[in-house]
Amino acid sequence: MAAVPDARSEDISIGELSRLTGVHVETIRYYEKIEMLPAPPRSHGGRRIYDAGHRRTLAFIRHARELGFTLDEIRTLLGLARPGGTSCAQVRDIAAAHLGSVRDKIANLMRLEAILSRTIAQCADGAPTSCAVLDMLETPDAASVVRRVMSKKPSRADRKI
Amino acid sequence: MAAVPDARSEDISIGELSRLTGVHVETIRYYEKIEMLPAPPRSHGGRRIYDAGHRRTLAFIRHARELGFTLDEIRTLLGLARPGGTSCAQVRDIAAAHLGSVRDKIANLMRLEAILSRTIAQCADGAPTSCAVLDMLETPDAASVVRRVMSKKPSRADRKI
DNA sequence: CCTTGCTCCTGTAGTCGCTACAGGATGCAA
DNA sequence: TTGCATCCTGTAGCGACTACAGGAGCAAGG
Repeated sequence: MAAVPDARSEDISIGELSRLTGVHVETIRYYEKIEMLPAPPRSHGGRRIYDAGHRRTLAFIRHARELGFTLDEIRTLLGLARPGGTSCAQVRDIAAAHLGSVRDKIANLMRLEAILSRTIAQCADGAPTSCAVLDMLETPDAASVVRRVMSKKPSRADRKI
Repeated sequence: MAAVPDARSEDISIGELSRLTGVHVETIRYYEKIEMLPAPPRSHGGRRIYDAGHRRTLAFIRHARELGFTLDEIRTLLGLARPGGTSCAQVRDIAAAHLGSVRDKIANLMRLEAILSRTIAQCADGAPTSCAVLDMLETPDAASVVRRVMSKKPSRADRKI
């Protein structure tokens, strides 16, 4: 018996788990409170003792968070990831819905990017009487701003910013 | 007395102001509480009475929010927009910093988009033994996922999604 | 044995920008 | 007068954490 079954070589403290996964200690405790991560057994002194299973789950959560999935989506994904967790199709649906929202966000941000960069470029062109940024914010209707700004020919300064 | 000086034709209730600017009533009151919008005078019965100045300020705030500026940035912009509010350069700096963060977000989201769309496409290709999405989430290191996924040749399914 | 210093514990409150009530008062028309 | 829309204040909730306060556990050095 080189290894007694109960002597688990992979016992991890919360600090080690944090270092191993890159998830803050407070966040790990938060995940336990909202039941994202199962509550681990405790040591004699009341400290949490994690194992390789917890580590895998937390790494999964972290990767999904990095990809922008919500904690609710991840909860569902974790259920589907368990052996016997039904179909790949459901997982794909969640991922596809998320991909859709990522694409929406990109589209919105690119509209903002266009408005901001063109307006700032006008500033750089240096109309001395008024500030192009403030002018844009003061115009009565944002949709008209988009139209007006988008129809303007790009100036030299556009490429610099 | 067709028009007594004090009978201001532009007095607006909070509901009208909401309709005119597209900002929810609760949000207007919230802006007052956090001192984004000056507290207006009140009617005999305690109701808020706004004027064209409030309307302009609130429209400014709304446009800036639509462009993704934080309320703190907008507070600063409002200070700079007031007559004698120093220089256009400061306004441009705030806008440029914001533009930078918008571009960072776009870059991040486009990385996510690439990972998600390629992984989902692998799923659609139909490896029957395991789910490509779950596999990706379970791999130990997200950075390696990015590398692995990005170096994969796009399959036919990539173009469909 | 005692101190030092690190890690850990619980619990609460703060972040951002709202949103959603509860429980009441006001104001106007039929 | 009744009914209804609108308004008021105040508080709590959202998502996903983050930042304390105030204490306890634990190993090493003196």
